[in-house]
Amino acid sequence: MTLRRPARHVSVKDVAARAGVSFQTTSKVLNGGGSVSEVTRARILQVASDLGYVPNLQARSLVMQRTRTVGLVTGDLGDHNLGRFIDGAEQEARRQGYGVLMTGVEPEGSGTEYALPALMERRVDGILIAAPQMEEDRAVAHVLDRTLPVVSLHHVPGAGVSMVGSDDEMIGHLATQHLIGKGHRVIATVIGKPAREVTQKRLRGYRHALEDAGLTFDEVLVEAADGDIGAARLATLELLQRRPLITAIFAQSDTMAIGALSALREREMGVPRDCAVIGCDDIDMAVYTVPTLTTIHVPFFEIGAQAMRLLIETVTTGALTPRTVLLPVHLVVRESTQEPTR
Amino acid sequence: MTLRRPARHVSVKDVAARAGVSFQTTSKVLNGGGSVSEVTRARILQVASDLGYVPNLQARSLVMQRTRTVGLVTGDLGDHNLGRFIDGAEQEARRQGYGVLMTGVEPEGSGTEYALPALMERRVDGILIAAPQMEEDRAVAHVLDRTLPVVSLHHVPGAGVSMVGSDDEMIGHLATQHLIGKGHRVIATVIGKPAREVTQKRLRGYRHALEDAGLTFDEVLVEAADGDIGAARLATLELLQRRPLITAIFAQSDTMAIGALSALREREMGVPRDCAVIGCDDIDMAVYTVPTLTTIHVPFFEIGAQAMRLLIETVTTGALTPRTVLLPVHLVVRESTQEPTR
DNA sequence: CCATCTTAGGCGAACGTTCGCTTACCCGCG
DNA sequence: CGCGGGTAAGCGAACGTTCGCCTAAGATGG
Repeated sequence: MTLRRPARHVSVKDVAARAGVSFQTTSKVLNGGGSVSEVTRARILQVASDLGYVPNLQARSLVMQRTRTVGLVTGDLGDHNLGRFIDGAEQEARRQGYGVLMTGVEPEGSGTEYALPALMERRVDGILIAAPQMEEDRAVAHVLDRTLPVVSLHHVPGAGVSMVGSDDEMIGHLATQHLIGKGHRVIATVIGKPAREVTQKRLRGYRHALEDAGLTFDEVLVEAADGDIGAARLATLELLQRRPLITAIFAQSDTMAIGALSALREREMGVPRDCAVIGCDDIDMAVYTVPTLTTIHVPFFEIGAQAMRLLIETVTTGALTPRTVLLPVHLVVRESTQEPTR
Repeated sequence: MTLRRPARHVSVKDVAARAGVSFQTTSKVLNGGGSVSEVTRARILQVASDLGYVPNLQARSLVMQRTRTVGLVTGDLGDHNLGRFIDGAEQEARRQGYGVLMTGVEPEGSGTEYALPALMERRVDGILIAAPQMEEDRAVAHVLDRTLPVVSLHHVPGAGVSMVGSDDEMIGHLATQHLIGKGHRVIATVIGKPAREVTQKRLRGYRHALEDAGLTFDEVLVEAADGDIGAARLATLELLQRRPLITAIFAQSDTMAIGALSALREREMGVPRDCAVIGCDDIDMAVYTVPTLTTIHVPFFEIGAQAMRLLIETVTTGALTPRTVLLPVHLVVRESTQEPTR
């Protein structure tokens, strides 16, 4: 097996030499500027392709002061919603010819100190944040403020950061309203990390829906679960023990809803017969749980695309005041809140 | 709200001017080379931090001919396994001070023509591939061959690409062997896309395990399902109809196993009482299915980290012949192949 | 007291681009 | 025949680094 040679990349100078012109002329041809005769243009293009010329975007960025690359700060990719968001964002970036430089931050929030500098050293034009844990990090806002366009999927403390997401209060409201509409009166809710904005907003939606229907909000019916299946299972068991007469549960994510289903099964309670369950986010799996899961659909893919669109727009227009964009959500009714259909 | 100014980045020259030295001296201080007196070194560092100097890695890369950035070609992030792989890879890259430039390719394989050039233009030092669909793309191998170090999670046609993964034949073997050990004799299998290496290897493992136990391989017991839950459900229904006396199913992924569970439930067959099910990959969800899912654990996170380690090593040593690294897998027994424990 | 060595720091070039100007040429017109 | 105008192409600088080499000193030694 032959040893791999470093094989320097062919540059515009190499092409120029071969074509018998100055490298500046080559540059002109390769990116459309200036006036070049048809014949030399053709020759240069021919040589470029023969030699397999690939422009060096780094050098270009150096002079242009724009990298056409955005940074992406991401949390755990195991999170299905983040995955969809990122897919949408990356696809949109690609469509617009932007590169995406990703850097993760650990669930515990470590890596944050590293993430931003790493991106800034590489001179990204803007930053997209898809990491819930950054919400707690006040330093972030400080580093970012007024220095680079930033768009986030989550609320970020301190101003200057645009946000693209969904109307979380509406989500809580829709879900709860649906349960109320089905005749439920004792509706518990399994929430995520209490410190997070999403959690509080979805909870507020829940509360308002109850109050709108003349029901009273009861703290005892609220239990936190850190977002994962296992914790949600425990939270549900706890709720069931505290208030055996619960007839419906609103879980603040489908993942947690699955945990709730798991707990109910353990208690040998039928869903939806003994207790209805509604989640939100609408993950793929929701169609395959037993029973299938009623949920609020959140368009994460579109949110990602939209966020990237906003970020790039901000970058190119050199824009101004941060914006908040909320995409619409809707209820998807499946078995977990319906009487069995057989 | 104030308008954001372009606010040029501070360069080593700015720092130098402020500190009253030449920019080259500043450069020396900032990255350890040469000899500089303690006092000026301190002064320069002070000024650099005052001014908020952030080195420009692009410029550095230009002269060093290395970007310390690797490209990551990824398929759908909805795939939980890919997510874990990428997490592992990114984390390792970060640990070694490498940036990760990601670009997706669509499930149908479009985007492939774009992905590689986009990475090459940005002069990545190497490429990590985590996109099963690239397997079918012969062009890839051609573009990549001998031009850049490449490591892939999947088999890539044409030589020159290292691979880090797991022993798929072993996976099929372990799974099937486990079912045989439980006394099953009519074992069906739901496989993924037949064209893929993984599929064929896992299938081979299944076949050999049967033959080792003196059972005959029967094509009628094999059904393909494109990898998603819905397709796996249909495939399972088809199998059950063809051979009602099936007592166990080996699904080539946990996702497909969930589809199989769904189908069995429809047919009102108890798992594992009427039919056992085993999957592979060991996704998080496997602990929360009904019943919980026996599976073969595949360490995707470690595979990702290992792949990145190999890639970076290849980059730095300017290395040679492609390698294949397989990480060990193991059986995780849960309810879906055990008699109920109550 | 001069030759040599060491140390601190500067200089110039290079990396691969883009961009604004200048130059050389050809053409037609008065 | 000379001049203006257009077109084709080249030139020089700049972007922010690193790196090898050079030059002043001051210190050391014989």
